[in-house]
Amino acid sequence: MSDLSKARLRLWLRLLKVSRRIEGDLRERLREGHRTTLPRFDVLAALSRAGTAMRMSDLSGELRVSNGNVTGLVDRLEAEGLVARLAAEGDRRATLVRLTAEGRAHFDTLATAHEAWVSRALGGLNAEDVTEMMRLLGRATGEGNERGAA
Amino acid sequence: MSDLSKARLRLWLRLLKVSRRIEGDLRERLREGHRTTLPRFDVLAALSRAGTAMRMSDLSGELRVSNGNVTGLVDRLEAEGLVARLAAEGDRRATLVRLTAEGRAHFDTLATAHEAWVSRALGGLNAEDVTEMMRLLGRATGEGNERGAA
DNA sequence: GATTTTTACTTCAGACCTGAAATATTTTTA
DNA sequence: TAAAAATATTTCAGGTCTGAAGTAAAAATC
Repeated sequence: MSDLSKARLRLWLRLLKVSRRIEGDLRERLREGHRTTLPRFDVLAALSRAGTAMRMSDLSGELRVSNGNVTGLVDRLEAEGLVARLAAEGDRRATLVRLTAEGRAHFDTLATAHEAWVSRALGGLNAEDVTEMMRLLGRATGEGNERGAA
Repeated sequence: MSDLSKARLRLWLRLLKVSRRIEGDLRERLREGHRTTLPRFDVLAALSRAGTAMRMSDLSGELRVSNGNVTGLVDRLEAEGLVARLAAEGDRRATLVRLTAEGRAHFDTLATAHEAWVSRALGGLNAEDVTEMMRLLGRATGEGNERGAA
């Protein structure tokens, strides 16, 4: 294996360590301060970003989790009254999910705190660092790595 | 919220998306090609890196997962014959975990493939990019972000 | 040295997550 | 249009993960 390959592996391990640390921090704050969980928050955030009702499969794609998982998450959020399922016009296979008024209010509270937590977790990066890292992350998995076999 | 705060939040979302994509890719390859899972691989990798037997709590800290989780993972790996538990000299509370010969051979096979997969997933980054990103990640969560309240 | 506190691990309930199989519906194809 | 293929979702088994509670042993304190 090349030196570059080994360097990329070390980078991956560091990336994983950083993201696990931040995820753990967010999870703890959501639990302690708001009696909720990160996956639930992620669903609400996706719905809020979309600004409209989403299909189950759109949620699944956006959050990069399986369909079965979304079913369970939406079940729980629905039981909590934060989201509602509704029929999709013209396609009886699909189900739409939207925020309830309560869900929207709940999310707005969380979102403010969440942004502050994340900003603090990445507090070592100034505006220039952030720009540079966005560029590198975009490049990391962009085009040009499709050739070759598994 | 400041622009910097919002930029950091966008960075976090992109970071998460990239790492989830790579994790999903690795998980699928481990399952399809080697009938195993990423958490199991992670445990073997930690033991291999350490080069010696590790305590359960060391594994837990290294992998950033809970103690209870490590108990279950080691249970399963032990049942597969890939790791073994042994008593810790001089401390009857602790349990050491080590790779078996079979576990080491299994891991060596996986590790080669794993390095290639990761390198390919980060194929858009050259040596200079990797160095720069390592630096930024180190800075992101390093010192200097401990002040202020929750 | 006895009591208290801390440490190491396991167990447990409950949530999360995956991939495969099942169900229902829509679209495509013959 | 009937059959086949594709799509959207749910259900399921099994693994992963957390935090809290429980057990046992070691260390600190009195």
